[in-house]
Parts: sequence; C-alpha cells; structure tokens
Amino acid sequence: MALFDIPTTRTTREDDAALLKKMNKKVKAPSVVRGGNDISTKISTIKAMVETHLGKFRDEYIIIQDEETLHSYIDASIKTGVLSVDTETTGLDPLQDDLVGVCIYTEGEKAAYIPVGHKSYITGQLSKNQLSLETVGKEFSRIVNGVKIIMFNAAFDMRFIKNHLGVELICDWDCYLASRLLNENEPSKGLKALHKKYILRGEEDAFKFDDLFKGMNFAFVPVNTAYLYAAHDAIITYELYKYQLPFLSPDNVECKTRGLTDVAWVFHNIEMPCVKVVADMEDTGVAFDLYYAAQLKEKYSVLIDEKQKEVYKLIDMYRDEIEKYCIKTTNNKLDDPINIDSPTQLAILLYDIIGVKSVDKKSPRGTGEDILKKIDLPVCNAILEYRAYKKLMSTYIDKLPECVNKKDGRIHCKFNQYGADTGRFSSQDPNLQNIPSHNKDIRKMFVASPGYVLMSADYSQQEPKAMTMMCGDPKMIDAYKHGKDLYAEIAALSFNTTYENCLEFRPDGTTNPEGKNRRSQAKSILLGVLYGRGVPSIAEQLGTTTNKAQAIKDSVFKGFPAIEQFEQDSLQMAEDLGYVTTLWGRKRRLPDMQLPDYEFTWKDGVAPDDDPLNFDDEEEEMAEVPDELIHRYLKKLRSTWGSKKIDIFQEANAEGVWIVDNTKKKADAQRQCVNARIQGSAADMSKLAMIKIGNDPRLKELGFRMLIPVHDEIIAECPKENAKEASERFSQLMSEAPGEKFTIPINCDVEITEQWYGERVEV
DNA sequence: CAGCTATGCGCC
DNA sequence: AAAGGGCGCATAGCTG
Repeated sequence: MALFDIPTTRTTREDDAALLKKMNKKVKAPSVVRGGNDISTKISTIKAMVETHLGKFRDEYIIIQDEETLHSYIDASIKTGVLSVDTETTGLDPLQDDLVGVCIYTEGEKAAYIPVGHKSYITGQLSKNQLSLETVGKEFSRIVNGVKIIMFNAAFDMRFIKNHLGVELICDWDCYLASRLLNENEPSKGLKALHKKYILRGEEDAFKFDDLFKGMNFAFVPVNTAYLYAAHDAIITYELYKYQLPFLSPDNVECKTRGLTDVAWVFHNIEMPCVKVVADMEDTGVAFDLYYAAQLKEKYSVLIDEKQKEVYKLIDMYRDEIEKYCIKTTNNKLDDPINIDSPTQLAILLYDIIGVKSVDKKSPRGTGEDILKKIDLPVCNAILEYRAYKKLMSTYIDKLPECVNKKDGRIHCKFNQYGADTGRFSSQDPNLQNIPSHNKDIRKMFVASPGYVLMSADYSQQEPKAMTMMCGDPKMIDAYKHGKDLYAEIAALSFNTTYENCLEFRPDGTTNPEGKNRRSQAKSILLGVLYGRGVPSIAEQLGTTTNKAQAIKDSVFKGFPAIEQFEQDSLQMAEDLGYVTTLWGRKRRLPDMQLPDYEFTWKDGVAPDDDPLNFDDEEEEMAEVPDELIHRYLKKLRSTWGSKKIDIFQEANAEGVWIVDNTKKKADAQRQCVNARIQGSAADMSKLAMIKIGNDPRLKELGFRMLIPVHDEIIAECPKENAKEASERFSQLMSEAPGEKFTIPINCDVEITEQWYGERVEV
C-alpha cells in the first residue's frame, strides 16, 4: 500500500517539499500506545531477564542523572585520556530515530549510563530525572580533543551523537574495524560475540540487543533496567579495545612479532580517518527526484506488461505439451499459469515440457541469463527481456522512492567501509553501489541538491594500474608513463607487432578490426589473471578455442614475465604465510592455501583392526592412517580427475579410510591470491583519496561534499558556482592520493551533471 | 509468520 | 574435467 499518492505532474521543487510534508503526516503513527498491556507484559519480561543475567552488575554500573556527576565523570575521562562510548537508540536511523541514552566508561570509574530519551509508554512523555541533550552535548564537547574515543561501529554512534547532541565526537578506535583488520575471516561480527569469544573465552552467554528488545522501543524500557544492559556495552567495548590494543600498536612487541606493523598502519592511517568521512556521507545522503521516479514507474509498468504478454503468448505455443505434462505428472510444481519468475517452474517448462537439452554441465537445469541466451528460443529471449525490466522495477524504481528520508527528501544508505574481506566498501539499505549504469534511465533518479551540481570522478583503469605497480614491469610502467593504452601495448609486445596495429582505430579514424581484436585479447588475458580466470573461460569470452587462448596467454606471459612472476609470487606468499598483502599492507588471509590437497583419517576415528574392547589406548588418540596407504591413494587421486575421483573415495571408504578433498577449496583460494592483492590495493587507494578529499579545507569552503563511493569512482556534489574550481581540486586530490607508491600517472576525469549520468553541464 | 537457502542479476 | 574476484537484494520455496 502506498503511503501517499505520487503526483502525476510537477511544477516546482516546492511541490516536492509539499509532497514530503504530506508523506510525513500520514506516516506519523500514534506515539502513545493505547492500553499498553502488551507493552507492560513485555517490559516485565525484560526486567526479569535483565535482572537474572545482569543483576549482578547493579552496583558496578551507575546512572548519571545530574550535571555535576556527568561533569566529574568527564573530568575523570580527561585524566585517563581514554573513554569508551556507546549509544542506545529507538532505531537504526540517526536521522529519523531518537537517542535514548549514552553509555560511557573510563578506567577507574564505574560504567555509566546517561539516560536522555526514556519515555513513559503510557503517556509518551519524557521520563523525569534525565539530562537534557544540550547538557550532555556541552559536557561531551569537552572531550572532542585530547580524549581517545573508543566505539564499536563508530559511524553509527558518531552520527547519533552529532545529530542529537550536536557534538562531533570523532572516534579514535573502532573495535569493529580493528577486528576486521586483525581477521577479516572472523565469523563473529558483533560486539557481544567478539567479546564472548576473545574476552570471556566463550565462558558466558551474552545478550544481543534483539534477544532482549526485539520489537520494543528502547525508550520505554525503564532506566533502572536499561542501564544494566547499556552500561555493559560500554564496558565490553573497552575490554575489546584493550585486547586489540597491543596488536595494532606499531611499537608493541605483539604487533611486531605477528607481522602486523603494516596492518596497524592501515588501521591508523586509512580505516580510522575514513570513519568520519563515511559518517558525513551517510548524514549527507543524496537528493532524489520522486517525480521522475513516478514517471519511470509508468514507463516500465507498460514495458513489463507488454513483455509479459509476449512471454505468455510464446508459452501458449506449447499448451498441448503443457497439458500432456500436467496429466502425466499430477503432483508437479506448476502454477496455472506457469510462474515465469520461478526458476523451478521455468526449468520444468524448458527441460521437461519443451525438451531443451542442457547447455551447461555445471547447472543442467539452470535458467540464468547465460543459459537462456544459449538456448536461444523465442520464449527464452522474451523472458530475458521481461526479467531485465522486472529487475529494474522491483529493485530500483519501486524500491528507491521508499528509501527517501521523510525529513529531507534524500536517500541515506549505510556504507560498510570494511564490507568486503578485501577491504572494499559495501553499501546497503539501499545499495547505492549497484544502481544500473548501462541503462540510461535509472541513475537519473539521483539528482544534485537545489543549486548544486553532481560531480563524478573515476580512476581510469585503477586495477590494471595497481597490478602494474605491484608487478613492477618496466614496459607496463612505461606504457602508462607515455600515456599509451596498456592493453594495446601488451598486445603489441606480445604479438610482435606495432602499437598502432593493436588499436581499434587507425590514425585516420577508420576502424581496425584486427587491432581491436588484438587489444581485446590482451585485455582478456590481463583481466583474466586479475580475476583468476581459467583459460577455457577466457577462450569462451574471446570466441576461440582453449588451445588458442592458451597460446595467447603464453605469448603475453612471455612478453611480460613480470605478470606471471607476480602471479607466482602471490601464490607463494599465500602458501608460505597464509595470507597476501596489498600495496599498503592490508592483509587478506587465505588459510585454505595451506591445506593439503587431501586429508586421510580412519572412518569413525578408529582403524578397522582396532579392538573395540581395548580401552588401554588412552585419551582417544586418533589412530593415523599409515603413510604407505596415503601414498597409494594420493598417487591414484593425482592421476585421476572428475567423477572418477568419487570411485577412489568409495574404494577408500570400503577400506575404512575417510578422504577429505580440499582441492576445490584450494583452487578457490588460489584464484583469490592475485585478485585480493589488486582489489585490496585499489580499495586502499580509493580510501586514501576519500580521506584527502574529505579533509580538504578548500573543498569544504567551496561547499563540496562526497555522496557515494563506487569502488573506483566517487560521486559528490558542489554549489554550481564553485563547480569549476572544486572539480579541478577533486580530480587533483584523487590523482595524488596514492602518493609515492604509484610512479605512473593517474588521471581522473570529472563529469559534471545535474542528474547522475545526465547531460554534462558547462561550468 | 519469520528466517533460511537457492537462484538470478544489478554494480565495480 | 572444469575453469570468474568482490558485493546486496528480490523472489521462490522450504522449514519451524
């Protein structure tokens, strides 16, 4: 159900403002819960649970309800110089939800909870004995300089504190980011889970917020209960910090001996400075054109309808076969009509009813894009077109307008600055890093603020350039230094021809198909190495045979031995150390690289000739499979592949030997070795650029602000009158970001528009 | 009903 | 014999 009606016409931006106001009104739910019976039961339960599990801390934590106590607590934190901070809120949106309380802890004091937004669930009124936001803000402003601030997921708390207390408290140690740098494979992602694992060593059970308060407004939890839970968070954040501290302190022996010096550098010089930049981007958001979105919705619903009709018309050609099938198989999963959004039903239609032969061995009943393209039936092609429209509609055209913040009409997504294990950002709610770019319509929903222009700057060939620097090949470096096209240069030197013969266009402007072909072959090989892509797959992309692709790859490796060397070095590094590193020293741990290809154990942990009644073999010492047997099987396995391997596993199984096959895991890890170094280095570089840009005083004066990082690209906006100077500075800072690590030129084109991907604007 | 996985597809 | 790195999200279909 729509919360409001999208207008079909628009005259001015003021209409948008009115529209938002209208939305606001309808959205406002009664803030006072009638009766409150449910809620009071829930609160009683919470009270009891908190008392049982956290009651023991009742005297160890305090509630701060007067200014003097807060003042002296802040004094104490100024003395210790370190303060952990955690916020309690009514929700996850720092712009639309409220601050309920702040917890702080400094060594030598009891953990303290400062309630500011607790309310009566009956009257909806603010509870008594709470400090005002102003007072807390005033006290917090005393620690913006000189006190080291510890948080977990700092951008979140920093935003709530900035937006509700009016203080820019900048975090110095984000335990989440520290944890990601220390082990990006760590399965425990949350504060409680990490604390339980590393501080309590798994001894105690920790409450997560949702365990206790799911479906509950934290503002309604009585202060006397809330403080036990909340203050606990400030303590465990601090304890986690103390645990992490030595590992990420460059002078500490723990840091040095564990090879974390560079990782610590990345933490202090890339990740932590990036937090404020991220918090600012999330607060800024990006302007959105609701009217245009409504127009797109009309346009695409028509297209979807037409395509859907076409699909069903084509399916109807098979109606006799469908009927036959339905009679034959009474218990099939087909809806009437067939749901073409269901891969299950579509597979039945294609493979069982129409009788299409599988085109992909890996997924014989697949209905993905590649497979449907290969099948190349009119139905399949129509379905693909239908799916393309449908995807745009559901994921973008329908979804994005719902994400518009009712207060400011902008979309504020959440960036996870260590979202990918390689160090890349990710974005969610909504994901602004996968807005369609091929399609010319969708991105235009994103617009500049009134009076502003959008600026997008992207690194050209960021990853190939990172690869060039990391493998240090002089010919590649030279190509970039002389402003040549790298792929053409690689093609020229690998295929023993001239550079000009490897370009798509001749100097006179006519096209050169052979040149284009050579260039794209070189490109496929280089990017193939970068992605760990196999030769047959490259062959498929180039439309040639595996043998020919292999020959092309050999030529490129011969012409550029540094590329092959880099690949070998990266594999070797991971095998020896268990991790690879980026240009700036971030690590990507790939423990699977150190696995043996196969592992052998006795089935059930017992050798077949063991006497089950003999208990003299103390302490379940796992009997080992004799080397001789292992060698016999290894020899067999290494000269066999594919489905025949299964026969060998079964043969071993019959003998009581259990074989674990790690070869798939290892192959996966091998592909990641090169890619993680390149992708990670590129991510480091992009973050350095964001920090430079975010802290540039001149850009700030010009009213420039970053909006969205898209891996090798930054979208920003700036008042139109300052656009010229800002764009030049923007581009320059991007180019300078990698510093002396890059000895090749980096140029960044800045596009200035009013809509994302719209027409260029002259400034 | 929520929560999970599988499949499919948007981006770099 | 096969053979593509890194994300988040929508939908279907199953489970508790």
